[in-house]
Amino acid sequence: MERRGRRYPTRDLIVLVGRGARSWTRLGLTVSHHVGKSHDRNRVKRLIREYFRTHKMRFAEGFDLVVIVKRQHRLSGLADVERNFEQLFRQARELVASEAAPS
RNA sequence: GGAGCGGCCAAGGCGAUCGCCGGCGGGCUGGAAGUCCGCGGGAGGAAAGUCCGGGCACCACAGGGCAAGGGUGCCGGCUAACGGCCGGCGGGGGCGACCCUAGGGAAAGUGCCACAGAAAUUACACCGCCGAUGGGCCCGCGAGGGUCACAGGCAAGGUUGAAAUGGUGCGGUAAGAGCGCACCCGCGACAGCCGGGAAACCGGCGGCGAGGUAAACCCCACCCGGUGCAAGGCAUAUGGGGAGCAUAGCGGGCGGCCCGUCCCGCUUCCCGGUAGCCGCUCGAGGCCGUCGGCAACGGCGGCCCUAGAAGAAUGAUCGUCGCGGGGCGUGGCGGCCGUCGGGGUCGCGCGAUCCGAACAGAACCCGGCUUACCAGGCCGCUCCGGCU
RNA sequence: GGGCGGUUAACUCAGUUGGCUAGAGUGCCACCUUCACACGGUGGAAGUCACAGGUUCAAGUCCUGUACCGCCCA
Repeated sequence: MERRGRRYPTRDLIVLVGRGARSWTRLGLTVSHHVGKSHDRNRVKRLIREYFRTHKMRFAEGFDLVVIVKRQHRLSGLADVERNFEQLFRQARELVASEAAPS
């Protein structure tokens, strides 16, 4: 993914997007120790997973994602994660599921 | 009422919806995997740092001793053990409650003590004091006197420094000195003794006057084999190449044993591969009661089972109740000021509203230490002020 | 999860039995040199010795704790 994926930077994240071999969407997370102590890293990963879980239908099928959290991030709640993904969807139009596609 | 000291507790509760990770039971399936349904469980006091001590595992040695290296260091106790804890002693701080304390040995030896200073340790004499004794010179008939400061004596006073053979007074002397005496200070080697205590140690008598540094080397006493769950075991693949040693022994299977027979070479390098299962959670385990002990802790009895992941599970949203704080409203209650009365102000209560709620996430498991930590609650105690 | 190192000037590093005002090179500033620049020469500034305690008369150095950076192990 790091070699072949397309990079989309947002306010707090860097998202690598690539065509996956599966028919469903897969999520990978990279949260380095620069983000914070393990308590804070777990918190950030949970928030991103929670957003992914509740908004699966928005992603077009068959993509793999790797989400990298930047060193200086300001993610304190779900709303912050959502703002970053909105930014991602504006940049990566192919990733957005069409309105008619079944979720 | 204010300021402060010590100890303990707790780490928001309940509900709904959508999700996550194990366990048990059942359905689908020939079975397994998978999936679905039901039941029940799911982070901390520090889970952290990895600073100590153990359990456990493998390797080495198989009884112990010695050496090297490392650690600990007042005394007694607790403990599986400890560098931890409890009680006591000495020293330091605080008016006090109380707190801090690596606190053995410096006359066993070695090293070091910069600068300054005369001198930094079985030290020393720069300025200084004396010159009794010996010497030179002068006076005197002589006894003797004066003078010089050469030999020599002294360490009181001055100067330096973090530190200079203790301080004050009197005696003493040529000048002086614990040289002698009195009082004070200090010490525990020479020299001990008496009383108290289990001991560290404390008190007294006698004696003595030795600088500091051992978180410098060291001495003494005691302790320590190494590596760590990425330990280690099982399974899966008879991968390939080269070199050395060697055809013996060892190991494993069959066999009661000898004999016999079958299987496996060992070490090193390279390539490929990147992890399935066990270890993995019942343990020096928690909670309650009781007894022993000042306490740490221990004995006995009863009850309970309480996370086991592997890119790594506890989250999100909403409702409601509760906690703390700010200003606001409201005599509902109380105190104070003031009045004919209205009132003002402080505290408590009530109401709505706003803000806040920390440090932080198990990774084989325990016992400690250290570090991080918002706002709280409870108990005991000290000092100061006021009232009775 | 476990083991082991490091932190000194803006940068790279010295700093040994603890001792006087902590040094070197590069860089920086000023002056000289040149018509001017570079090179060269002379002079200068620059440091909470990562932080906090302790031992000592005295700590960059010894001891303890904390923070940060890095290396190794299947």
